[in-house]
Amino acid sequence: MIPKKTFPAARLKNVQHINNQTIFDKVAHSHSHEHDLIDLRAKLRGKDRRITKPREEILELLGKEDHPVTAKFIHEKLSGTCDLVTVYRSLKLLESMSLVKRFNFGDNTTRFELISSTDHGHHHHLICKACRTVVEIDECFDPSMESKIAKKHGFHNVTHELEFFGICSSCQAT
Amino acid sequence: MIPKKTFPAARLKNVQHINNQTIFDKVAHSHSHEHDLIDLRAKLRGKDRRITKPREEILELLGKEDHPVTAKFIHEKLSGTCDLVTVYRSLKLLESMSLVKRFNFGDNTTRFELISSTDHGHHHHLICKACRTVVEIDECFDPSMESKIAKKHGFHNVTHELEFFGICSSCQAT
DNA sequence: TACTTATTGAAATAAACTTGCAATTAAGTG
DNA sequence: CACTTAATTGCAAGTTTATTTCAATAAGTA
Repeated sequence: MIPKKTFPAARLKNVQHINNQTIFDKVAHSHSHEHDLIDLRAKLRGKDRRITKPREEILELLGKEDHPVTAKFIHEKLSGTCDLVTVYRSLKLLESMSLVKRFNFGDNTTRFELISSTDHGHHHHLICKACRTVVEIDECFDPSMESKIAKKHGFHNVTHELEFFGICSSCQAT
Repeated sequence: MIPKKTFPAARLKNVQHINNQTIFDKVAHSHSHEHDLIDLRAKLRGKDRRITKPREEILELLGKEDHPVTAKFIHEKLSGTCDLVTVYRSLKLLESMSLVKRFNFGDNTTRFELISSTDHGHHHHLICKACRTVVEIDECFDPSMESKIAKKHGFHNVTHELEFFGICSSCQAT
């Protein structure tokens, strides 16, 4: 597999004496599609919003995917069912309803993933810089770090985006 | 200030019992521009590459900036000195030489920052989701987490990208 | 069923970034 | 310094990703 993009050779220094970070229990990626649709219906109800075929189909498709996918990918998978514009619009809506989460893996395209009920959408990814293979990561760091940072700089509702990049085993050979 | 983008309401749950992460010493952002230029010359030497005005100017400009900036921003600041295309090309080169690092704050535009000699380019950002103000963050988590993840999934050269998002104090009022 | 209005599709637009190629210019050599 | 060579730039055109406009369609409701 051939690299599409050149990435910065990031280095990790000046990082010292940190201990005991937690490792999550591995969370299986088994989504209840029906549950997501019920969720969709519930969230749309009474908001002057409608349950449409594209929205249901996109949600269903996302439920079957293991990793974040692009709008283009969704459109192709749905082949002809609806327009790409509708995919973009639907994803934006689903995101605003906290049913879908947006990711950026540094290749100038946004990827979307279903927010699973098990981890509430909070997990990270390990991406191969060469072949773009994605692995789900369930480890995270101390959440108190977030609140410390929030407090220190006077920010509210602080969240974080964390992604890991590297070279996967099969790409190491080449 | 008015929000440009809607962000997902990320939530943090299932994150438990993690202790003692380190907080770095605050690193001052004082860049030695001359040092960067020397670095540029050294890295270009004997590589069939040339030291040009645009490359020097971009590097100098980045040395004066406190936060990652877009190619467009650089082009405007350099007003007429060189073409926007050259800015893109130069940034790509500087990135490949590990003089500049690429960031993505979730608004579909790439930002570039000088890799300072003090922290080797490794630090993170806290971005206001409303006004896009950026604060440099010197905290990081246990680097052993990275090696654990690498080992676990058979990846090499694992690095990470970590950014924090929230609402800054002035935007909380609105 | 008919009505109201959210939603969709299609085309146009916008923004970020890349590519091709001729003109320019940095850097080595005589 | 002048000459030569090839890296680099500028400009125009082309891609890709995402958004906007507006008429046509269809979801939810009376």
